[in-house]
Amino acid sequence: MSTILDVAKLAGVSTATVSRVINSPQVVRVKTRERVTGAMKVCNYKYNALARGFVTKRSNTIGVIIPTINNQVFAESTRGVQDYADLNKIQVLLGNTYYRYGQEEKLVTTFREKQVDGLVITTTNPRGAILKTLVDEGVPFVLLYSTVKGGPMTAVGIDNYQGGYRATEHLVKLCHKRIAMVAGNFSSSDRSFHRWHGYRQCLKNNKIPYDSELLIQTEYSLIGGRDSAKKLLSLQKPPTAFFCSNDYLAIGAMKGARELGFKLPEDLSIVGFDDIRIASYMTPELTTIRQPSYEMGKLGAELLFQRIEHQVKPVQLMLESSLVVRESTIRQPVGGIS
Amino acid sequence: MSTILDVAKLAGVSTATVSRVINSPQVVRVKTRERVTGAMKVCNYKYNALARGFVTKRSNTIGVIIPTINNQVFAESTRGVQDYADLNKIQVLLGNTYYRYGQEEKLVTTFREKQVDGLVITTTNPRGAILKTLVDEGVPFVLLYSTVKGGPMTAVGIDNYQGGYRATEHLVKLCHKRIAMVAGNFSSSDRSFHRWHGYRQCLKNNKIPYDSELLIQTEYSLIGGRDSAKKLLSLQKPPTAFFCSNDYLAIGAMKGARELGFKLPEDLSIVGFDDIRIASYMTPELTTIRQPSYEMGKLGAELLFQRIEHQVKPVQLMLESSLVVRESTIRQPVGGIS
DNA sequence: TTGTATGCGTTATCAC
DNA sequence: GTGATAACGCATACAA
Repeated sequence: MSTILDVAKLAGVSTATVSRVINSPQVVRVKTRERVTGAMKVCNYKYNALARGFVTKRSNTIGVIIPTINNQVFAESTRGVQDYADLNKIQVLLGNTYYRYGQEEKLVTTFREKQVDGLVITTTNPRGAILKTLVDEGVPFVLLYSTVKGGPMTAVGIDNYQGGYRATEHLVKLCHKRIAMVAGNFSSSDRSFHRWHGYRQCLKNNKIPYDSELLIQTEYSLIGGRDSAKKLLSLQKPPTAFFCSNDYLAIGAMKGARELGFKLPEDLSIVGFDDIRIASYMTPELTTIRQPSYEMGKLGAELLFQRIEHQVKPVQLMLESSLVVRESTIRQPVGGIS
Repeated sequence: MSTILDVAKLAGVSTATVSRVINSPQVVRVKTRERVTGAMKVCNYKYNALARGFVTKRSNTIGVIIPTINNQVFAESTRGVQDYADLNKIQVLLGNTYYRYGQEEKLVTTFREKQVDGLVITTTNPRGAILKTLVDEGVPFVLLYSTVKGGPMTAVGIDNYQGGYRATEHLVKLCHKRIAMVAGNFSSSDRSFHRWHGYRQCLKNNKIPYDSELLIQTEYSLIGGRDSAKKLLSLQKPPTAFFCSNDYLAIGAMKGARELGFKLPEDLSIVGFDDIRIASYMTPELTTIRQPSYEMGKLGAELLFQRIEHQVKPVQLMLESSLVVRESTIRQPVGGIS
């Protein structure tokens, strides 16, 4: 592998000049520039970005940490980050935490050792020590799908409480009285917890008694949704509606319900969360709370880059989420099962 | 940011010793080791992996190039690579080509400049100049979802021809005569092309005349599937079955068919390709060709690491794919529409 | 077991 | 416009 030194010798110039034709070609005379580029071709010279980063203290790399690439939602936000990064000639190091805090910590450490210029994190615990350390040590980072308001961290998210509230309200307006919630484990992320708060408050505001039997916490997966649905529907007084804290749970619940002989949406209304692309391709098409994942990633990257370039102060941005009414929710017939 | 020099001074040892406690602690006396680790804490020393990579010529980073993270299949194989890499303390740089060859080239260049130890590529064109250059210049890489047999590249894939054949054969056995294929654009990747070959050969072997009207090439997306289905079903003599070259296309096609008033699976049988997780959660559950994406990624990473460590010779591995019969395909009633 | 010295490929600072 | 050279943080060959 040849270096700028080889090129310099061949072109009969100094390494400084070679470096210049790479980084600011305008400042070098056309004649020399051509000699240098010619020499680069002859040497089959390959630029070493690592060496550059080493001296400039800029790796032009950012780290992206998500629970799992396996969830379309995180794939989308990651794509948003990637696209924005690509535009700015920045590369992305990606890691999955699988909702394990220890793994999150490990990734942060490794990425920092790799001298990333910044981090985009979808955290499992916004109040943990990891982020605090990052703040203290001045490492640029932004949170995605964040629940934090105020404070020293830059973050973008949606109002999960509101999302949960709206989902539930939709069901209430449809005359459902027994509304269950299939939630991702509160310990996995507090997004689920906030959605549950919205759910609960909505019930309260509508004078529907809260029944703790109707809350299930489960792993965020299709299977989790399916199994939870079966449990819920096997209750003495089964619910007539589900609010699932993500679409996978909802889609799993659909299957679970069907396996128990429930007709959808006649016997059970379901609302999901996220509006993953496939939601509108289910039968019945899934009613859900849409959150703009791709945009969130893109915006997060933008905020991070601002934070890296200039020392802007932390902001917390709330993106709009919205209820998308489709076919999986219908009016509860008066005198129905419940 | 403190360096090993700071630590060395504080601990009253040389930088070499500090380096030793980091890389091979056993060789340094317990007493000194403790002094050093103590000093590291005091300094809040952070290891600089970039500097290390710079001298060892090993970045402990690999580049993964996929068409799009947005496709569950590529997300899965990427996850396989990541998991295996993580076990080996290697980080992953990820990039999307969006099926554009130019972007693939750009990513390869950038990743090489970043001094990746190797590349895992799901290519758009196995016969292009990019891979040839990589071979010529001795850059370790492995192909995923590969269609190449023999030659100088290490690759893992499935038999796409066989997959296409089996999918079609299943439909033929179900007495379908007019079988359409909804294919991803042949120009996007030759996987789709190979599947079409299987499809075509199967028709031939079963003495079903090939009708070019029944082939649609489209973008690999839900929308692409939906629109193609509508076109196909609006034909004078519409097909009674679809073979879709991936599951998104199949799921899209389901929706398209329904929008035209077709009942599934009674009026139309559909078989997909990939067996993405959600396939068995569709109604009707999707019959499809399963390919082991996660395993492919994991195996690919393993092969790559072997290639990096020892100079093993190139191999092309074929993983088993299989037909998963579910509900979306049924026997074509004798005297049906076609 | 520990220290000294050198080098990795590039950029940046000063000269010229 | 261009060149000489120090510096970046670490690993390693060699010496002690």
